[in-house]
Formats: sequence, structure tokens, C-alpha cells
Amino acid sequence: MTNRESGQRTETLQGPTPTAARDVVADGFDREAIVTVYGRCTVDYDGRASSHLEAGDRHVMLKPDGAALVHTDEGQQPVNWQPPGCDHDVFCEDGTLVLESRRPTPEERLCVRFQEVLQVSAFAGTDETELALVGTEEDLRRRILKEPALLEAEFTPLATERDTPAGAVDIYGEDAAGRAVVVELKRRRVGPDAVSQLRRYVDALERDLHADAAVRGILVAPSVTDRANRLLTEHGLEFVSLEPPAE
Amino acid sequence: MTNRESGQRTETLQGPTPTAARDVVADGFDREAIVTVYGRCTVDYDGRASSHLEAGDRHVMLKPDGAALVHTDEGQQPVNWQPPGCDHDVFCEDGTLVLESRRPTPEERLCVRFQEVLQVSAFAGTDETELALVGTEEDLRRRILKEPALLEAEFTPLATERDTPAGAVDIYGEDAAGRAVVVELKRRRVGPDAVSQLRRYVDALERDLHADAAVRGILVAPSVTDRANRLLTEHGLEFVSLEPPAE
DNA sequence: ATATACATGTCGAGA
DNA sequence: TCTCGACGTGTATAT
Repeated sequence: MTNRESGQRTETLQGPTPTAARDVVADGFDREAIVTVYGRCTVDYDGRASSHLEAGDRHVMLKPDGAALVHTDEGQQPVNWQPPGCDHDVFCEDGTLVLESRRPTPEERLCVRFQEVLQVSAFAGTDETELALVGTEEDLRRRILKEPALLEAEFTPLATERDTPAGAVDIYGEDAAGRAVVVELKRRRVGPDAVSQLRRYVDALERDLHADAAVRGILVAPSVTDRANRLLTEHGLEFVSLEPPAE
Repeated sequence: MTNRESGQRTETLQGPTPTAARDVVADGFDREAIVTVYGRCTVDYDGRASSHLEAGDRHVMLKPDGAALVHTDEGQQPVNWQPPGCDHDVFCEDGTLVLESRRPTPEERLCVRFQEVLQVSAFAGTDETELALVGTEEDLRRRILKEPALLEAEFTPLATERDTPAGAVDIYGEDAAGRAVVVELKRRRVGPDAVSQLRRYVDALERDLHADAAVRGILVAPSVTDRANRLLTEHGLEFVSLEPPAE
């Protein structure tokens, strides 16, 4: 089965020869298409780490922005990949199709060698729209700024992303007594890492203000783990249960 | 162009009717194949957060383990997805193809509605092999255990994954003077988070041993950021530059 | 199922 | 370019 319509949005060959497959892939690169190849292949990666994969049937996707993905029939994550910004290359070697994707800084190389190509496709299309996502940490922040009493009565937000030597604080403000308050937001249940983060900010701000009065630190999240809760107590930090808005 | 060979490893239709596309998808599910659909669609997600995507051309992959991936022509990450363990469903509604993927705990739902299906494929294959990966934190640990002097002269490893109230320490040991040493490993350049992590372990171990002598904390990584370095100094922690083995 | 930390994490913002 | 922290993080392991 063959199908070559270069002007069309999709182009697909089944069971192609290596050279025919190469031509579809190369044409797909030229047309800024998403190129996919399914077949039996080995995969080698070398860069931040190194990996090797023996022959098996996999689905390879090459995007026009330079991203590469090698998927098996399991897992949400690709078994091998390359980030956007890579240069894709296709050629035939010893009568087999080879896909290669490289990038500099860091030097990384992904190489897929096909013993057998079952199908090759090129998908050209348009997608102008952007994802509308609700329920992020940003949404949680807006919720609190709109209604500070959700945190505690008479809390007054003074700044977001306030800079400290340890990094930017999510919300900085003061309580009814005029004490400085550092608020760290998390959209979901948190563990010890989030407590450490809050602690760094509180420490840094206490030094920064070189005030005698302690800075209050409040962790805002739907819930905390046991160990995180112990850490909070240990360091005199507080917790307020609050979720991002549902819609 | 049509191709229906149910016994074969691949099955593909181009420009199918919604019902024909549905049949290929359903048959792919039955055969434990990787199913892909390319076409113009809207995508809705609701679960830990919520998202909506207006119509555009996208590549959807449904895996037999329940994973779902929606890819645009940009980015390494899918614009929407569903983790393994979901139940995939396919049907026609108002003359259009609909793909739905759900899971309980947490309740999450992904729905892709196609205005137009340009291609649908089912890929059945085998992949027995496992990825051989080198250059992980585990490799770095083995390197140090094999040659403890890389850390410092006369360092003696006593345990890996030693438990403390704050969590498991990567390597626990003692130095030439017999002082307790906590080693935290990172396979790449680290920021403040890794220092906080090491600090938690050192604190916890000092309490656990309720010894008067301070516990040494050593961060092992290729390098550290400025801020992380300041935090190390601030808390009396140490740094040793070491990388995972290259091969 | 929950908790904890790793990951070739990826991604985006800010300096 | 580098740093830093969020992410519907995913993934594995141990409890």
C-alpha cells in the first residue's frame, strides 16, 4: 500500500523500502510535518547519560521543532527522546533506515536504526490554539489575593514574587499584628521538600530584614504528609489548608 | 486509501468515515495495539486540574496499558495526556469520532472530539528488551562505594539508604577521625533544594544519634550553583565534585 | 494506596 | 546562557 500526495496534509507508506521511507521522512522535514516511523529498531542515546536498546517494535515521532520521541507500547514517557531544538537527520546505511537527532550544549545524540520499517507517515497541519488550564498554583495565588481572609483574618498581602537572597517568595505580607509573613503556595499535597523551601525563605528574610521579630512562614496547600507536618512544627512554621479553585 | 489486514501488525485508514475510524480504533484496543489518530480535534481534560483546547490538528496515541498522549507539532511533552491504567473508550457522536480515557483515584477524564480524521492506525508489535541506561545517581553511588577515596582519604562507607527520621541517606559512613558522615549524591549540577535535603538528613541524624559531636554532611555532584554554595557554607556543609561514570 | 526521592525530567521566566 | 522553581510532573521503591 502506498500513498504519495505531497500537497496533502498526510503522506503514508506501509512496508516501504528503506529508500522510499527515507524520502517520505526527508520530505516531511521539508514540509515542517510531524514525521512518524513504526518498525523494528535499535536505539542508542549518548549525552547527559547513555543508553542502548536492543531490537524491538517502536513508534518514533520527529517534530519540526526538533523534538524526537521513541515510544514502546508501555508507559506515558518515551523510552528515549530528544528535546526541541535538535537537528534531525535521515539516511540509509547498509540498506537500513537510520534516524539521527543531535544537539549541541549539551552535546547529545539519539540514533534509531530500523531493521524493518512497517509504516512511515508525515502529518502536516495547523494548530493555532493555546491550552487553557485551570487549577494551577497561579490560580491559588489569585484566589488568596482576592480574598486574603482565606489565609487568616486581617492578613494583608504586600507583594508577590518578593525577592530574597534565597529566591522569590510566592506571597509576602503582614498579619494583624504587623508581623512579616512569608507564604509558600502548593497546588497539591506536599512533602518535606516544600517545608524546606519555605524555611529557606523565612531564614533569608529574617536576615534580610535583620529584624529581631521573627518572620512567620505559612505553607498553603490542600494537605501535608506526616513528615512534612513534623518538619513544620520543628521549625515553627504554619500550615493552612486551601486548594486551587475548581474551575 | 484503505488498508484492513486485521491479522497484520499494522492497520491504517486515511480519510476514513467516523464509523470506519471507530472500528479500527476498537479493533486496535482488542489487539493490544498502539492506536494513533491524526486529525482536527478539540481536547478537554478534567481531574487534578482542568483544561480545554480549541480545534487544531493533533496526533493522539492510545497505548494498550491505558496511557494516552495528545501531541501538537511542538514540544517534547504532550499538550494533554492520561497516565497508564486508564480505560480507553471510542464511539461516534453526532457523526464525529470521540476518544475518551478515564481513571479513578484520582478521578480524571480526557476527551478528544474529532471534527475530521485524516488518518487512523493500529500498530501491533513486540518489544521484549529493556533499556540499558548509564550515568545515573545509582552509578555514581557504585563508583564511590568501589573507591571511597574519591570522596576523601580514609572515608569508610557503612551503609546505603540508611534510614533517618527525615528519610533515607544515600551513603552513610565515617571519616578518618571516626566522625559520622552523611553523603548526598546528585548526578548533575545542583541548586538549593539538594542542600536543604542534605541539611535535613544531617539535622535528623544528629538528633537520632543525640551525640555531641557534629555530623558531617557532604554533597557530591558535578558542581553547585552560587546560591547553593552559599547555603552549604551557611550550614557548615561540604561539597565534593564528582560525576557519574561516563560509560 | 501513600510517601519519598530520582529523572537524560521538561518548561517557562527572569537575570 | 544559566538559575530557579512549577508541573495535571512521571516513575520506581518501600511501607
